[in-house]
Amino acid sequence: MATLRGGDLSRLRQLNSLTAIGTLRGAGPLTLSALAERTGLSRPSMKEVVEELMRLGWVEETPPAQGGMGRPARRYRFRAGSGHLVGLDIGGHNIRAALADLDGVILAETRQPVQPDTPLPERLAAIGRAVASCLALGGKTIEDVWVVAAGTIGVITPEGRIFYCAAIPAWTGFDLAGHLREMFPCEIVVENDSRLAARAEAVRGAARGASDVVFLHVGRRMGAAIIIDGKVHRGFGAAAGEIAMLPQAQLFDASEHLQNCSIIPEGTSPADAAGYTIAAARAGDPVALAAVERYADDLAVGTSAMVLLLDPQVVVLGGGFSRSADVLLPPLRERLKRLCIRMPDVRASTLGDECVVTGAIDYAVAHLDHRLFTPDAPLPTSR
Amino acid sequence: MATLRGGDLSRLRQLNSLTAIGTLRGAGPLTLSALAERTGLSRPSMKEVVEELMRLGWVEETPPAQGGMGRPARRYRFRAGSGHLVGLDIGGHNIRAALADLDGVILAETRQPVQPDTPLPERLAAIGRAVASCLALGGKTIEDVWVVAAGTIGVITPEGRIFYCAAIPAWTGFDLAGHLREMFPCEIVVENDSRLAARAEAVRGAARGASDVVFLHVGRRMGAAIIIDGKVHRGFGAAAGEIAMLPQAQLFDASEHLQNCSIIPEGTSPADAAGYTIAAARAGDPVALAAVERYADDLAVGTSAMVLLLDPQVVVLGGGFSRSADVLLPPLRERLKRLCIRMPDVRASTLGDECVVTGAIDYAVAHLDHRLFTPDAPLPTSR
DNA sequence: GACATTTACGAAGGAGTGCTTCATTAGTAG
DNA sequence: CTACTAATGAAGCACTCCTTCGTAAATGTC
Repeated sequence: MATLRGGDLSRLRQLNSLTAIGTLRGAGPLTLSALAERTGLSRPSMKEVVEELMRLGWVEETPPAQGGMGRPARRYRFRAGSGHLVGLDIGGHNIRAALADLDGVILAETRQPVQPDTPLPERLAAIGRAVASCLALGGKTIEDVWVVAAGTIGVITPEGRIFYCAAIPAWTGFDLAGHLREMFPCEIVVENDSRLAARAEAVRGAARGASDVVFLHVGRRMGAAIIIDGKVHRGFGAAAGEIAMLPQAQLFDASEHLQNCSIIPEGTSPADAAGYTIAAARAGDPVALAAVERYADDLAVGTSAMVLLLDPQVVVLGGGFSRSADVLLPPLRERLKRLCIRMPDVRASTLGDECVVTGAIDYAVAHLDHRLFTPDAPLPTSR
Repeated sequence: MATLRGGDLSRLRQLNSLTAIGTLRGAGPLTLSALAERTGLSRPSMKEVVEELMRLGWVEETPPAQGGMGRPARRYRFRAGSGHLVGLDIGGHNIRAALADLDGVILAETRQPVQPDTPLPERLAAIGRAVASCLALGGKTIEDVWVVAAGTIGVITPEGRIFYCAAIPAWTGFDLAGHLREMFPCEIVVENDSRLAARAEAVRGAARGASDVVFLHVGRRMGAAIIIDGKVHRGFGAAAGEIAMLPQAQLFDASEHLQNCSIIPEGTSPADAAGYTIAAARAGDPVALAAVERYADDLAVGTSAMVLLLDPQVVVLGGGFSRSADVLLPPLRERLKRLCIRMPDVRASTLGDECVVTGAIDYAVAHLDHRLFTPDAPLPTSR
């Protein structure tokens, strides 16, 4: 009831315009009649709405469908190409960039390797190179881009400053949004990477369609993100999801079981250690299997805390270790079944390494939608 | 975007009617001009809206305000008396009932003592007596009541069946909503008591105005409820808030520190034991103080798990022990400060024993609002 | 007590939006 | 070539909201 506002006639038209856009986005090219039927409006009204949207550049006509009875109907679709979005995943070891249209369809993707201790100026330069090469790959320029959405590790303030980051030393206190704004002449939004990954899973991954989701980032670094009522939860101070910081949740050090297993040969790089243990467990090695069991023990504590508190529909396991879901999921499920009142679906991520950058694109889409669907922001002219 | 729907002109009128109702409810009697200004509509339009609402019985006229300049303006207000709501708190030891008008203003309140092991038929009879006496006290009959909202202990399914309840033996598996429907000829809604208490705190208690709240029920029995984005979170299977079921959260047995303290005289009833320890701690007894410290240690673990995961604006301490907030809050705050990334406000409940029954009334109001503000349910004629 | 001032009320006219209806048009099927 | 089908385009109607202006009912001033 808080924000319920009265309205003008123009408000009604705006609502109907947005409904039309939303319907077209969701269902590809549609005829006027189909559009009218789906939105509940009459054909003549819908015609006027669509004409206005065409004038504004939000909708375009496509060739009519072949082979029906009667006069072929004109078809319209959302003009996804009227603007573009860039997603960024700024990680410790890689910077990924993706270019997408307004539908969130990814057109190009690039990667720039970096190191956690790469100095800040070099890191920013790498971000610039990643975006530039991505734009070149997609045949676009930065002027075509409406929103850049960046995801990175750490606690990020609502304004896009990095409040705290353990994984990238130079990152803590850095005004990422501010610097990105200087680099790119468009809207900038910044978000925690786990939350972006969760969003991607909810939009197009393992949790598609679920409205209450717990996303667990499992890897050398642990993280969590939650989706409540279809919305990614940020928290009052944008610090939600940091349950791994609590020792009793047994998440922070859980990966040690896999990374310091006694069967790992000396000289194995830390990045490969957990993979070695899991491969051995998959092959039936009893020591490795025991390590996996202990890992699952720890994981189940923090996870069931979240499940008991939130009662989500789905728990999605993402992050580096989710590639080993075949080994990790069964023992985790078994423990959760014991600990939880209502057992949620437990699924592995289906998006892999591009999870965060995909989520960044989805965040940019959502950001745009939010602006579109906010009463005060009328349809901006595009084209 | 999911439920955005196009609309008719009548939809616009409906929207404006609801806006008017909402504004009137929030702000007491208003003149037409004031109402028009607040809703953004023009005076003549608002006049027509108000006239329609008067015809339907949702709004009534009040005597004009005295002592202004110019012609005195008619004043209108929400007709809170056009219907009534009953709230129920069905606990182990007490059944409380409250009668309220549609604004949620409580008109009468009664209590019926029971025992946890009271047989089911007697318990239901006690519920009937509590409601009847409450209605009599308020001078109303059950025909005046639109909604009965009941809160009780346990995990409650969306349909109002009690899925599981440890505190009241006969309760598990009982179809509470179904039986209440047979008893009362009006709408019935059933909800978990902690969630109702949280709602009351958010609507009119310690967390008024906050949209992200963790409510911790502290007492001999522990419970939690969360409010996200202004809405009480139920969870996919209505089992949210049960974090106390996890041993590692250290909530389930935390009260033992207070109830089994060595200084408690033999023969003290279990209901008074914790109070004795706290009173001793308040007086400076070192053994009692140590018990309080250990209690705070345990409480802080589960609480910080919730705070780290959700990053709420406010944590409200409710339940029986919240009367002792002067002793409990300082050590709890101190520990949370160490454990949490962003320290939330930690406050004690301001509603006391009537917390749940008040929340039940607020739930009934919200239920009504929801139906009112749902496009498919047009304004029902009242009066 | 007459008058100005202030504020609210009520009616009239206009603009915008959506709906229904019907003749027209552009295809396919026989 | 004709019949049928489905979309199109234009006309007329209904509803909601807006602006404007004259009227009504109080208070304050001379």
